[in-house]
Amino acid sequence: MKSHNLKKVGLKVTLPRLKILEILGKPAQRHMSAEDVYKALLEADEEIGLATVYRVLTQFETAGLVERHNFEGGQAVFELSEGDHHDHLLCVKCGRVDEFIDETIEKRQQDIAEKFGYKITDHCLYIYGVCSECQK
Amino acid sequence: MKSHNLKKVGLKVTLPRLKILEILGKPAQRHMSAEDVYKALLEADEEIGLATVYRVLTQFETAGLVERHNFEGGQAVFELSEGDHHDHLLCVKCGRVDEFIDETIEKRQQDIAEKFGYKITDHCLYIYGVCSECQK
DNA sequence: CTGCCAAATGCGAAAGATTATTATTAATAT
DNA sequence: ATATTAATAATAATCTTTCGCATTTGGCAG
Ligand SMILES: [Mn+2]
Ligand SMILES: [Mn+2]
Ligand SMILES: [Zn+2]
Ligand SMILES: [Zn+2]
Repeated sequence: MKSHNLKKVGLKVTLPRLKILEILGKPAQRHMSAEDVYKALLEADEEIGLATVYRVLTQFETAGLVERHNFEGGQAVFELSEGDHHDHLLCVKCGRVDEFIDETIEKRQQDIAEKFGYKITDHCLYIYGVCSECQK
Repeated sequence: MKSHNLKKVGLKVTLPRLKILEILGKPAQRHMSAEDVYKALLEADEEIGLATVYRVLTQFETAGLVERHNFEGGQAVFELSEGDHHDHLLCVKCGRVDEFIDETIEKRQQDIAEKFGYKITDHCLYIYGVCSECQK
């Protein structure tokens, strides 16, 4: 994710935005709350306000650079968009997140929306459960 | 939904709880936020505090009497459980909510969870879109 | 039926998450 | 380099949800 992506969507290339993109780009924790991002910035000795993090994340969402998820737990969670849509498996014990895509499900959703006369704008499928590690 | 349901789950039969069940039981608006329920109670001239509404809804959820949904929009939304699991179609324009169940999708979810080694506890599929009315 | 006691409620305060305000600063175009 | 305009920082405000505690109430023993 480089600065020209920001320009492309009409956002100025600023240090906070670049740093936030950098944080989100690390595969360590693909799914982060605004608070998570803020803390990661502090770790990296970047003095960026929490309000800026929220503002930037919302702008990124609007621009299609990140996706916002309303997982259980109060806080919204963000991840870098990489073109490919996918859904989520979430461990209720340890917070682990796995990603998957299933064409059969995608197709069925289209059929259902059509049957009800909806024009789909978006969808999300969250499967909550206990991951293999946490079952031991 | 009658009082013996409350007794069955070990909750005292109180006026606030009965009134809240009554509100949720009306098919008018099956999916309501705590605030919605609170306002409906005011309409019905019931002096029940908002904190009580939140408390009771959470207890009902724990007891399995209601389900909590994290739709888009900040507030959690509740609906009376009626045994049958179902998923949701949501109109992003007017807030309309439709319900559906699709066995193919349910089955695929099981398969996916199995493949990833998860033991499913719950899941939710929200399809957002524009309903037929709002497309006109 | 009466009174006891744990449980439930009401109210206000507090906490947690997110957004708004505004003066200051920084990025882009000229 | 300067002007223009958007972005940031800091703080306050808002919105949703939960907590603490004094008071009330439902369920039950006597
Ligand atoms: Mn993801
Ligand atoms: Mn429903
Ligand atoms: Zn786990
Ligand atoms: Zn609609």
